[in-house]
Amino acid sequence: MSLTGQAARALIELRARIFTGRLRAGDRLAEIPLAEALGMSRTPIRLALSALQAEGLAVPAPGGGFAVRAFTVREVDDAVALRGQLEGMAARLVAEHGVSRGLARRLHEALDQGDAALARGVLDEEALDAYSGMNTALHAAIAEAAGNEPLRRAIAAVEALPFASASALVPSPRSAPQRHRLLTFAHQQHHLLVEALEAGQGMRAEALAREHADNARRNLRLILDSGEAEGLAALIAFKDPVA
Amino acid sequence: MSLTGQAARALIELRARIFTGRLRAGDRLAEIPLAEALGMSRTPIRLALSALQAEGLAVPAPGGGFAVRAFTVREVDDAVALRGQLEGMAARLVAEHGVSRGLARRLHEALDQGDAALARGVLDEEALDAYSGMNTALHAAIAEAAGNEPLRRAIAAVEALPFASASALVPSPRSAPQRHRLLTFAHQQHHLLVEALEAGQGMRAEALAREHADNARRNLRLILDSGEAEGLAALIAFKDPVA
DNA sequence: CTTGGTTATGCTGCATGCAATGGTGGGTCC
DNA sequence: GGACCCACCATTGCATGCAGCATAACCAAG
Repeated sequence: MSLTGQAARALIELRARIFTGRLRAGDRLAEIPLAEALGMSRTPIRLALSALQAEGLAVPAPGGGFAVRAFTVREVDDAVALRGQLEGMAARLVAEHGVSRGLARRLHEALDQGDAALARGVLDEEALDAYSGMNTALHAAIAEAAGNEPLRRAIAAVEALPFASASALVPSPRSAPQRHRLLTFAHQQHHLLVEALEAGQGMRAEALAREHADNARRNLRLILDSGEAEGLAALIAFKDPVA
Repeated sequence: MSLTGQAARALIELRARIFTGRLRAGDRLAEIPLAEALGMSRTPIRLALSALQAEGLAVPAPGGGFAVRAFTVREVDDAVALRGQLEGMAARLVAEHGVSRGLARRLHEALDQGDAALARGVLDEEALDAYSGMNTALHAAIAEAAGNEPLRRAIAAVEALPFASASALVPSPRSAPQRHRLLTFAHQQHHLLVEALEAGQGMRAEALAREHADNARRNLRLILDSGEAEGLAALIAFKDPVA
């Protein structure tokens, strides 16, 4: 990314349309309609499409041009497992390097916010947003504190994939009580992870981070198996993959 | 990548010029000179530059355009550590899933080729090429056999970075005997890794893959400290990083 | 001699024109 | 009636023109 001007607008808009399902998996990304729809020329569209391919959201179509990539359930699952391995490395590095004073404050603020969001027993829209923001902040803090820039980039890349993000599965679970249970468990893992980080237990921190991601994988399977696929249908190829 | 026609040529040519040092770290990637040099218009150049940025070889320059990215020693070291973590995951998955008959043959072929290349005691140009090819094949076989496509992509991405590739450090060490020693040790690690894979020892395989990458990191430090930086000077910012 | 303003120049980023290629629909032949 | 072939059309990919802008050089004033 990091494009400027019109091309950046195009990229953001295209991402949004793919994530919201307005552009569905397999849809051809024709330049002229997109250019008209976004009120710009074909040139920035082409740049945005190329960037979209680099992000993995588009694939080259036969005969030129691009199409919205279809993700298989398997690929999403694999991407989350990969995220676990990457975040595990980040956690290990943080534990090995030691938790700075500033980082400790960020981590505990996040934990407190999570506790507060979950304290009421049910998650209204507001509490859910709070938890989601806390979750993003916590994971980002660890990824940054690892002090490994290629690692940070790799985590960002996998986070850009649909449903592979750390907070992607938050809003989905079917019933409010179940959702509360799942998030409560996940947040207990957050507590343990921070504990391991501060104790300098690198191996344990890495294992916990992986387990945390595996937990997300289980939740993903739960959602898919329960047929609650709403927005996912736009992106996931349940039959045969395009890419 | 995966661009077609002129843009693909441009991308390949630009990568080559960066890796060979013809384009040095920090050099501005001006469109017009590049278009003239490559005998094409500015349009495919721009696409190639954008792709180059996605690969991490170029960074946006202040005031528009791009420049060749300057890597710090730290970043290269971090990238190799990241590769170790990723290849560790791949090795663990292969061990957990079991080694197929075809994979076992590929692995042992590679091991035999490596043994043969190292058998003569000194590495002439030919033996070095043979070892390098074997090394690439072995690592690629494991990455593919892991059966995790996002992981494979992540490994490919880090391999695209200069000096982070598994076989990047092969040709560099100063003296032929030392080079032979380093490669012999690395290849012993290959043997142990394959042994762990076939025994289904996932944890051991992962640890060995990481150690193998850490070995590459030590070799890298060795080369840098011994001042034998030839081609590296073009890419590594020894003073202050641009990116 | 230094410093501030101004101008000129090169570059980027976007729009549009044009050729080539692939796909589609219709027409014709078997 | 079906299948094959041809022509037309849409779309991509590349080239080029143009405006905006940042940088840099130059001149003038203090």
